[in-house]
Amino acid sequence: MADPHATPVSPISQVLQSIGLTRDDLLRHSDQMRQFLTTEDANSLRAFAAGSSDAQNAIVSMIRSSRARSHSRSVSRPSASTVSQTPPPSTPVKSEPMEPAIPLRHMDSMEMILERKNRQAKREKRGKKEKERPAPSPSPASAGFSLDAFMQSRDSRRVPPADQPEFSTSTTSQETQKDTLPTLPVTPQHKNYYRDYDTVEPPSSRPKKDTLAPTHSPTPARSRATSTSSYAPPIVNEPLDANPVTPRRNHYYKSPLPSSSPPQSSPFATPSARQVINLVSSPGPMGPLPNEDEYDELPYKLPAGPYSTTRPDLSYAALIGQAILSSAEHRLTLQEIYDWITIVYPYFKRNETTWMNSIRHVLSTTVCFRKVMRDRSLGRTQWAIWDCDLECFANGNFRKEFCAELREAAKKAPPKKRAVDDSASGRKSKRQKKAVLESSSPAVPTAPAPQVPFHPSFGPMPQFLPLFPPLAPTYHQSYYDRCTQLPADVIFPPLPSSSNYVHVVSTSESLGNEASSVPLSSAIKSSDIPQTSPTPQSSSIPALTPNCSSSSPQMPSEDHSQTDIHVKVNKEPSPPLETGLTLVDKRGSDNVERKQDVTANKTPSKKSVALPPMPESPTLDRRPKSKKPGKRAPIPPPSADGSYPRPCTPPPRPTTPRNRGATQLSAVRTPLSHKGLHMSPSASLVHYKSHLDPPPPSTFHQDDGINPAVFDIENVRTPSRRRGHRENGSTLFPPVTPKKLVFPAPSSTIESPFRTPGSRSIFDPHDPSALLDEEFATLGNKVGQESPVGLFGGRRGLLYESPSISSPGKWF
DNA sequence: TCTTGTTTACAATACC
DNA sequence: GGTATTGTAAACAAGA
Repeated sequence: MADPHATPVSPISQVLQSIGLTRDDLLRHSDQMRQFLTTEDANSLRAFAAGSSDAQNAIVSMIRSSRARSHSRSVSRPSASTVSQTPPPSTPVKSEPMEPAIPLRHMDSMEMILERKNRQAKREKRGKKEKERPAPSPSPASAGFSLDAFMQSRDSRRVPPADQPEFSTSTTSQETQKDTLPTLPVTPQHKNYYRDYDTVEPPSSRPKKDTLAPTHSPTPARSRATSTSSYAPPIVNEPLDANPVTPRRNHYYKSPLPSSSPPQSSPFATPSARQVINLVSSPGPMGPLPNEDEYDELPYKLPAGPYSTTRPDLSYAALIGQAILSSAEHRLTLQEIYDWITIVYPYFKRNETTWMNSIRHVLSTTVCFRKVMRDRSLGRTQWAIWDCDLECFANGNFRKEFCAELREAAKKAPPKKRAVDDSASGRKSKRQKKAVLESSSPAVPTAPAPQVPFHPSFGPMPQFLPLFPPLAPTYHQSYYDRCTQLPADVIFPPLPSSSNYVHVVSTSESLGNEASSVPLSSAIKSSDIPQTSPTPQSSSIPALTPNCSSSSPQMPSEDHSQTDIHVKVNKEPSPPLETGLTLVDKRGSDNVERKQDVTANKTPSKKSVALPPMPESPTLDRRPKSKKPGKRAPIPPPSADGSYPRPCTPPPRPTTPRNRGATQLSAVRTPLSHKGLHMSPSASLVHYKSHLDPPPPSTFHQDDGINPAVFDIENVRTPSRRRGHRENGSTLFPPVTPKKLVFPAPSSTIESPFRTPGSRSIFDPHDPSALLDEEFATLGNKVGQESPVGLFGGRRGLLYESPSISSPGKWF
């Protein structure tokens, strides 16, 4: 123990020695740096840096050494705190600064180092603050805001140039200008492009602003890049522009919003707290970007490379897609999306309302972005991209043509004009074109260079979609997740011949009337249908319906949509599951599979199914009405935590094409509009109201009394979540762990690979078979217990027709 | 009051 | 010119 050098101990001293510096020197440098930070005078820093290359080297080496040893953040932390805050000279502060170690990225300049230091310090402080402060857990947002807002308000007024200068200096480029501007004259108008103003931003209140300044919020990464056009190469950190301006420092309030995603402790999450340093001046909720280390913590991954401050050529949808796909689970909260965008594309600043509004607008209107409701306690709703829609976001771009729904629709419906082609050659916005031209470089395609790294999907997209190995892995995948991640096929394996039918029959009893009505149809009802099948009408629904009910079909539908994509992949994963099952068929034709599985049913495969009859139903448009009703039917809340897997299966949503592009309708979320629509309007409306507005699930429960989960199933694709939360209202129900159901589950042990053999008792919400069974059962009840086949074959009509007739509620 | 989400409307642009 | 896409602005509602 006794290391003689305990004090100096660390390699630092060694380094210093090697360098020829003394600790005093180091301290001095540190002080200088601090001053710099405090002052944020880039110039000084540079001067400093220039002057003391030695110091830098030393620091760097230190860092490296430290890193090499271990990440030991903790170790340095203590010191770090000091640093940030004008550290007491007493402690050799230094050490800490570096410790963060430079990430893989090159920290070329001292600035980078400093930033890191600050970050660390912030973190520490953050932690402290959190502890000290109420730190409202879950819904940080509000908290964050308040604080931020407060600070900002202050800052904004004060904000003096000080901040700006700081940043500005760092930024150098455009950003600086912008940033500075804000304070200027600008009126706070949010409107048009005042991004600059952001800093000031007042009105809106967004917190932002904070002062990161002190710390120079330089977001690490972002700062670097300025490259306008594309996102520069991944890592390059160029100090250059680096100047890093932290692109948004001002904006950094950013994450005041942490609120959104509760689960993660994303740095952002507690942003406000974070910057302890300047609390006084500015709490700076935002906090600098997390270090690489921190990145892990974030719900999303940030692309490496410098971030261009220029406006990306990508559409908002593409940006959103990148953001969402950068998350392991492919879902982020609005806040997180904002954060991601502001970080990766500094061009977008937190304070601005324009782009944020656009983001929201796109989320709401774009089908591919599915809303996932979560328990409030967990946080706000998340926006997800389903596997089936990954193609849409290939290469970081957004091509609606590839939306599962659209594709399906396209299949059924005559290809519209541009539909498919477009994607590739299709129209591009000017920006895109420019981008393309300009940068053959990665701009567009790779544009989101960042993405590339994280998005597995991007690369090979299609195939992998279902798997998502890349991202997900990091996160904990709960059982549920895994299941969900599995290809739709797997998840919803073709009905095991054995189980379903039998089940159906048997279950019918339990189901009872209502159940029948409710469950299936209901399940399908608003939420499901719409959600599940994007193009419900078009393909998905029909397909589904054929089987029995929309619900069941949905599953398939999902497949459908994804079929193309997933198919290949699925096979791999699925095998185990399906052993018995014949997933294969599905792929080939989901429909078919079902048929087979269903065995008896020859129900037309979905495709054939197209059964449009029903879905087509007219109501597509109704959306408008829905307005309130249900806004979008959010997808059932996954386990908010993430347990919720991305629904691979694209629920067939009725893409009711509003007027505009189909793309806009978001299937999932806006159930009302989209969903219900297809079915008979009246019915749908009713149904929605009943379901959406009120707790829909309730009906279900009662119906069978069986599993809530089952009900969810109805919803289609993702089996479970809904039940949980809704029923309980709050409970997210952890889909993950299979519940033991009370009810009898007769026989289908074999059915789902997931479930423990032989025991149906264990309820596996994810178990497709179970779901299907439920549905069938329900159908059976309705139908009269006809064999599934009967349902399909004969029933088809019934199904479709019945909805309205038999029970409006059901369908919608 | 703020955030989030939805919806509508309009304008600009691109494609056919 | 019509249609589609995208972006923007705004109104509104719901929830915290």
